[in-house]
Amino acid sequence: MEDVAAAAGVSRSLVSLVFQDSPKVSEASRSRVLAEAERLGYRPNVLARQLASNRTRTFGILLAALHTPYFADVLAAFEAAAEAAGYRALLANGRREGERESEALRTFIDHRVDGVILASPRISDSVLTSMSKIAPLVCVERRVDLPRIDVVMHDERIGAQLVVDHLIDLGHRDIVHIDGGTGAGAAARRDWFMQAMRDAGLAASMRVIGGEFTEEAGREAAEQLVRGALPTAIFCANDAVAAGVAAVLQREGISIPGDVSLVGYDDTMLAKLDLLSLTSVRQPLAEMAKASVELINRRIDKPRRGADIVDIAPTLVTRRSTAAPRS
Amino acid sequence: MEDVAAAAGVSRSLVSLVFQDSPKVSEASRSRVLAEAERLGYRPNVLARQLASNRTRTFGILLAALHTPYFADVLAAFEAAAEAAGYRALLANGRREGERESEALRTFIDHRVDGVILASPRISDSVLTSMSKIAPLVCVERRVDLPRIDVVMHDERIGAQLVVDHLIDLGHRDIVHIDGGTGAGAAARRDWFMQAMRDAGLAASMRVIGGEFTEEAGREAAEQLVRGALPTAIFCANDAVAAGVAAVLQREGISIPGDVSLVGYDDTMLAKLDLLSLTSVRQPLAEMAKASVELINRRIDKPRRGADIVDIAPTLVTRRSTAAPRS
DNA sequence: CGTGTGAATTGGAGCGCTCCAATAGCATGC
DNA sequence: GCATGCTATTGGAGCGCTCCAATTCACACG
Repeated sequence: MEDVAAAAGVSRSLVSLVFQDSPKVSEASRSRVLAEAERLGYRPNVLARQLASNRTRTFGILLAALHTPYFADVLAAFEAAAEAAGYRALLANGRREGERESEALRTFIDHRVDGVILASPRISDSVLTSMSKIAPLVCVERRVDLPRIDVVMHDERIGAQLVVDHLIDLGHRDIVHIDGGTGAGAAARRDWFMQAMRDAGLAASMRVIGGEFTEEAGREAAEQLVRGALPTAIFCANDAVAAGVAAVLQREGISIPGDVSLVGYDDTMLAKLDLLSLTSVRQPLAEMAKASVELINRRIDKPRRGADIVDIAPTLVTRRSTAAPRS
Repeated sequence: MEDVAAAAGVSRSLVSLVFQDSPKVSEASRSRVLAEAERLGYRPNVLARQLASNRTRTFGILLAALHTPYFADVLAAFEAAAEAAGYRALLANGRREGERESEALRTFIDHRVDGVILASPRISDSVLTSMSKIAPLVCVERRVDLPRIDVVMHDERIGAQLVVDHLIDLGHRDIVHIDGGTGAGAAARRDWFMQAMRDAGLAASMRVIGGEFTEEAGREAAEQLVRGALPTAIFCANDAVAAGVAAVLQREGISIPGDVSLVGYDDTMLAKLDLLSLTSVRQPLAEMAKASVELINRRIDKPRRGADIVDIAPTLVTRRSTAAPRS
């Protein structure tokens, strides 16, 4: 920086201003500095800049897991949104353990990130509260109710309603839900499913099977269904569960959607597979990511504002796995 | 830091040493400092530390894409290896464009990362060369031949050989390969397939169909095969291609593996799906990641050493998609 | 009791930038 | 001609640490 300043015949401060895109630099100085910097191969040291300015323009993105299609989509969406807003992403993988997540959160804060995005975190409220005093935190897909922590959710009620409406429109009455057990959002998904069924006057024929957010769980539930009374439609807690169900049905010679309609959730890569072509509820991840970044920006400006909670409406993507019930 | 030093009755330097885990701090001072730090809630500022020490303990991980199952696995493996070696991961998504990748590489260097891991990069050799003078670079799954750039590959020859041997053992002779077109590693995969077939005396019956690393390409190739002479086994450039093939075969009522055996590549989540249960070549990503980190560490110690190229042997994971040919 | 030794500790310069208050330069208006 | 109000520039302190050389300390030795 010193060298560039000398070469351009200006002060170090001016060079700094040029690289900050400051409007109060004259056109002449700007181009001269830029030219010399280019010539000397100078690039500002981001670290020094961050230290001096106390701003890193970096987000921490904490994922509950990394290896599932859903979180891959989440990561892609949030990384893109951060970048669009001029931020870098520091990544951490919680590996489904609250303990690891807390540690990752600490590390983010040690790195002085400007904000942290927590995707379906399991961290305890007390850790969240104490961290929220240090850096803006946004929880995605977990409805925490804490003073200064903003929340971005997709609307589970709408999701369940879309599924039930779609299936009823097709003529289904006998619908089973395989739930996500203790997974994030599973309870709400199940409850809203039941509510929607009741509202449709189908309380009698609705069934729920306990599961988990895994293919394995889908297989187990399907085996149970195959041995008992097969419904005409199955609404799965997520796409992985649906994939498990599909595998068992295929093995049993039960056609989708000929014999049973199948619905997933999250609209991941799995649902898009031609092999499955799964009707699925799509979380608007891009919008959720954008909203999260905005919330962080807002909280950087005004750290003491009340917690916001943003609900974004999902949509239903219909594919070949749903059709009219067997006669 | 000042405060901790004062509270513990020592100098700032000593506090620094304690937080560097220096062995030359007496047990007494260490515990006193640690206790005071804890009490005051002090944690070292990573940024300042990085600036002063000129070491960030951070890797940049540049992925050619983010949304495919393969790269999700790659990311998970490399992030884990970096962490195991005490590094943080800075992530960038190349989105399949060389231009974006160069930019991301620049950004990594601006952040003074200790090394960069490039997964299947498309960056030009000239950019690679100039960057390699600034930070250690490791190319994964791209065989560059440049002075100071280490390379980690899985051995394509072994991969193709495993597949061909497996299929021949099962009794197949009429084997088609759907290739990955211009994708990373596609040419080698195809060539070694042809070589293995020739070595097995099957030069006459071997066929190759041009494709791409996508489900779509798999579908197109399968449609072509279905309309013409169906082989007894299909070796796909990767799992996504195999998924496309499987979809078409299923639609046509062609059984896997009853009528046609199917083999994928990369052993991604897709291959593990019960619905597909795809025999697939597994790249030993964990080992590749470990090797990459070691190479970077070695190059940090000795920047001017010659380029290493590490080949790691893949394995074949057999699942239900392969069996003896139809009679 | 002075001295040598190794371990523990310290002071201070420096990492490469930002940011503030101060200054310079220059047209404007009366 | 001089105060006024700009905009464009500058010097220097400071961000929170590390690292080196220098110093202190404790203890054993002849």
